[in-house]
Amino acid sequence: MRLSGRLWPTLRDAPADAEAISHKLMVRAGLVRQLASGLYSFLPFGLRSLERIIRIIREEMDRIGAQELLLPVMHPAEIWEATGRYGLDEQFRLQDRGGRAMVLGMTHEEIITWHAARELRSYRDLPQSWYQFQTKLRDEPRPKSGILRVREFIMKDSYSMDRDVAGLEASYAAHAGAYSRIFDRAGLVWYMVESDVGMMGGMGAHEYMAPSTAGEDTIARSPGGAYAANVELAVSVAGEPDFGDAPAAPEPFDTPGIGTIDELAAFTGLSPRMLAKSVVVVTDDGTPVLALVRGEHTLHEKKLAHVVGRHRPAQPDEIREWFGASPGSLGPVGVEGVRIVADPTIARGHHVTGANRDGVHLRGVVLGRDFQAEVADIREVLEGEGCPVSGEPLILEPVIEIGNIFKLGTKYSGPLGATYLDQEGREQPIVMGSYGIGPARVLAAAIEQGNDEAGIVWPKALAPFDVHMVLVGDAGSPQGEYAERLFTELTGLGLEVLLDDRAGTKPGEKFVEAELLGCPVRVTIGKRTLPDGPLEVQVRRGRERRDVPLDGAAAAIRELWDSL
RNA sequence: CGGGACGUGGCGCAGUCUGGUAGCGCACCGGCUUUGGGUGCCGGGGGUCGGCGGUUCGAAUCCGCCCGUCCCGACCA
Repeated sequence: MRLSGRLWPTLRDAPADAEAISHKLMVRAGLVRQLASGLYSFLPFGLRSLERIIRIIREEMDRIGAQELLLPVMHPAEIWEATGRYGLDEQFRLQDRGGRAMVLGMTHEEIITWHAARELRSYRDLPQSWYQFQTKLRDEPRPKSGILRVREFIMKDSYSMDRDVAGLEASYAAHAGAYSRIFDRAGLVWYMVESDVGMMGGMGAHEYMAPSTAGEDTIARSPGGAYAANVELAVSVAGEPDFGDAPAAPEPFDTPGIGTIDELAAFTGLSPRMLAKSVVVVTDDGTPVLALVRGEHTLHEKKLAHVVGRHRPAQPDEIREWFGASPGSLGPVGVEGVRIVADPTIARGHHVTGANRDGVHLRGVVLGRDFQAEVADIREVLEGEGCPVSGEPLILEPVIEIGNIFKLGTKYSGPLGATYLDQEGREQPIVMGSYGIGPARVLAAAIEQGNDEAGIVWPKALAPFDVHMVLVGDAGSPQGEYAERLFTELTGLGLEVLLDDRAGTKPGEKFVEAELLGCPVRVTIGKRTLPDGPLEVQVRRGRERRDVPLDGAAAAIRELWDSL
């Protein structure tokens, strides 16, 4: 492509409200523009990169035998009512002129299953995998970080339909293989981690995560790769303090004015590991719950929700009514009418807890002897705690979720009546899986992972162009004519080339903008180039010069590009 | 939804406290200059100061309401 006359608006300064590096660079490099909160337009060069990742995804989906189709963005509400997902907070809802309730699709499990229910009848029709690239709309409570969390975005979503769980496992594994090839080809650093099934429901799930400080999720992983999981469900081996012998019964002692774990640790001279933290919440049905974790730990709301369901923090007056004391002096001993959930770390040894009398704590409290509790993992993993598989110290790392895979089972096929007849003529529900990738998030993650002070450093596979030619000189000059020839030759060798042939743009500006855009290879043609060469070539990563002789220049550039 | 901040030409900002009719850099247009790292000089065009209402002789500036955008938290298929 010749640049003159094309839309490529670059910015010297990033918009003031851009925070994430990828956000700043995507706007500055003329890839995207914001229309409104969480709504971004892709400009031509941004679209080129988006199409490149989409192409990679499509190739790998086709390779595992998935079939591409395209489903509507707007759906009748009844289908969502059938699965109980109508009315979710993030769902855009509207009415057509006849007053019929419609929704804008947040995802397409319902619609795929609706079609599967009509088209798939026999075990001979299974398995199947269908996928699409389609816009999703979600009324996010808080769009952020440029393109990373938006209200409208394209997703590659695919769905597998199998006869049974064994078939689902095979489809799931096929997708996992495709995803690993996709993210490798995209040039990302990425992890596959165990993830929460969330509201998708089902039998198991993994997420694909690209490490980045701009990420909204955190994973725990062991350095050797033995284990990796979203902290929402990550487990760890917590260190054990030297408890010493527990007293025969809990011993009360005065702790005037002590309200926090830190204060209690300082006051008693004990490690926070010897202390139990009491957190009170109320479930949606009004049941008070006392959650116990060790002093150094933080309660993980999502993990607790798996045990007690949806809940909210208790109010101070509620706490006083149930415990007879204020936060800071609460504990599990002698409490009635309160559901008690303790982290496994509390089940070992003995701990200091509140005595449910202001200003008094108990030492030597033993679970099972002094109080009863449900034991469940409800704490956040701490960096450095032991990997549950290898025992190595766990690493906590912020990540961008770039894809996910879910074993849905019959969660959708059941309510929507997607069944088939097996070999014995019995009706069976189709066993499904669903698999997503956010192409734009892949781009943002690539930029988060590949940038320097000059701008974007694209992975080869995702750059808008393979080669960025900077012409210093007029179109009709010898340099201009040579640039045209080289452009044609490089294109003929299968490279996608941008020729900056703009008149009236200063060389310095062209160089700066080329580095901002970040294509893997830059070639400069100017007075120094002709007639003897060499041809100045810069590799964007590291901004390293790799000049090549004029003779055979195109082939040499192609070779250089291949070697990157 | 809770907390915080911001809104002045395309982008980045000053001016607001202390009211007097809008300014700077970049970008854009014209001329000259320059021609390998956002060139230099000269001359231009472009802004109902987010909106509505109020106070005032007079409002970007003070007051009220609303809208928008971002950040932290909550939430997040």
